[in-house]
Amino acid sequence: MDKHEFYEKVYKIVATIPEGKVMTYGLIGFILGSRYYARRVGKALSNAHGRGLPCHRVVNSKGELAPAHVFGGKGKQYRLLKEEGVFFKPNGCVDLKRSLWRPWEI
DNA sequence: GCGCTGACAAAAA
DNA sequence: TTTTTTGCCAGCG
Repeated sequence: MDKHEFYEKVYKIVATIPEGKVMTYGLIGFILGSRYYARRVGKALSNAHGRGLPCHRVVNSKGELAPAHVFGGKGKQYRLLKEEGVFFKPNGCVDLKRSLWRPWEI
């Protein structure tokens, strides 16, 4: 799989995440072939500025949000997700049990 | 070409 | 439970 192709697939998947749902880096990587692609997914998103992708709907495996500097604001990602109806745990992490999007389980 | 870093994650301790 | 180890690989200096 070419890296460009890989990136495009990442963008495509991210673009399909509905409001109020999130996906994890590892999950996206797994769909594309291996859980070890998780880091490349992160790179793809960091390179995806200006594409209009809902990259705030992608979180790590624990439900933690991306570091603040990525979106250029402390509670930026948190507020966006909250507005969309994503469930949060008291500790500020996404409640993956409720808000993780599993396309194959619909 | 080499070594380090990172929007990661599972397993081990 | 949290921390460490290990695996993977694209970018960058």
